[in-house]
Amino acid sequence: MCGARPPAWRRLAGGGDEGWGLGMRARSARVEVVGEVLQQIMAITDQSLEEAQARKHALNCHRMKPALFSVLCEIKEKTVLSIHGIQEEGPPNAQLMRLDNMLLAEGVSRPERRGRGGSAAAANTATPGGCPNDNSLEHSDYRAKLSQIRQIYHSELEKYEQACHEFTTHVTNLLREQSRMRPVSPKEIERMVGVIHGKFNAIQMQLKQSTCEAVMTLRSRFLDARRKRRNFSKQATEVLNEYFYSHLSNPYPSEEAKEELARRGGITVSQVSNWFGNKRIRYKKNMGKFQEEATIYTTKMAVDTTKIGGLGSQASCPSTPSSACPHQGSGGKAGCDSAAPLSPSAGSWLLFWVLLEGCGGWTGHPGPSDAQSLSFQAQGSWQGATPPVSTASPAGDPGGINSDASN
DNA sequence: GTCAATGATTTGAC
DNA sequence: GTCAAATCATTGAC
Repeated sequence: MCGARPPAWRRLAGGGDEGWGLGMRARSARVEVVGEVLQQIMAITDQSLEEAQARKHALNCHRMKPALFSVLCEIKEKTVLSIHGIQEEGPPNAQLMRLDNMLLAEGVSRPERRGRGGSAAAANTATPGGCPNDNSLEHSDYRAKLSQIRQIYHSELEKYEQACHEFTTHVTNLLREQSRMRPVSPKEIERMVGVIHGKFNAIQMQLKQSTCEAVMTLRSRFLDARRKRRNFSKQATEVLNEYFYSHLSNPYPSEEAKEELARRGGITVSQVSNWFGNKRIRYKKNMGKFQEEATIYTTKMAVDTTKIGGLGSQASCPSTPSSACPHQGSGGKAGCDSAAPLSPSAGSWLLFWVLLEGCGGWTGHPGPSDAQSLSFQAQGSWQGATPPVSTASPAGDPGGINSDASN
């Protein structure tokens, strides 16, 4: 009536162009044939390989095969259309990208390098204080554990990739083989490979997630260890204090000075910076408390001075340590006493003024006495002043660690 | 256990 | 980037 071709399954079952009205006898004979073919297909899995191959060959040569194939094609077409939408791949996984970036940043994704690798460099920036040997132990421990994590990660990753490759090859071959029996387009194979890769990627993501967690745990443990404070050695404290009190007018060591102090104290430059930051703020907050310490160090330095020749050796700049020194500019960079890190003259003059107790302070102004004479400098010079000398040594200060010539 | 000292970290200004 | 200031966290003396 409508003239449309009946569906393939109906044609196969006897409902061809000649109509659905054939005799029951002919129809039932064809149904039997179809049933037989289907039975043979279903029975393939129960057979031995040789037997199955033979059966398969027989099926391929079967006269009904083209018709059956066309039925399968039609069903497949409908099925694929209905499931096509849900198998579309989403956008690149943001979480996976984050994990990749993190693993790269932590040096896990990269192949391991000998010597001071990325993790070592990272660890190197945070050196616990006071005990270099312990530091290196902690660092090597950290590096060893990170290396372990890296090895496990790469080994597992390799396994997954290999398994993925093997499985993909297997499924591709299988689908190609099946394409002789059922409609399997290259695009379908491609999509199936994509699905397999997607599944393995999910597994890989789990692996990456676990690795990230392991690194984070290790890192936090390392950072916790770093936060454990150790007091500096006596030598380090002395070196720092000597510099501080001999440069009290301008306690901002240059980079070179910091490096030298770090070297002499057996600590890091960062620790020197921390120490000076703490010292400045604490000194300023409680100058009275530090007066005794200041006296001790200035006395010590004065003694050292006399040992190496006394005040006379410093006569090249007979000035007060601070602005009274004619050589000292406002930045305190050019002038006398530029060569010695812990200048004898600085110590001497500091002692001199401490002993004088408030004879006007280092700036020459009438000022407070005692501890306040020291604090004056802090209030007058440190605050609001240019953080003076930490960046570059002046041309007049080529040799020493001290770029602060104000002392 | 308490507490002062002190090294390290964080925050915000420059 | 450095710095001051506040704060955290640990050490060590008591």
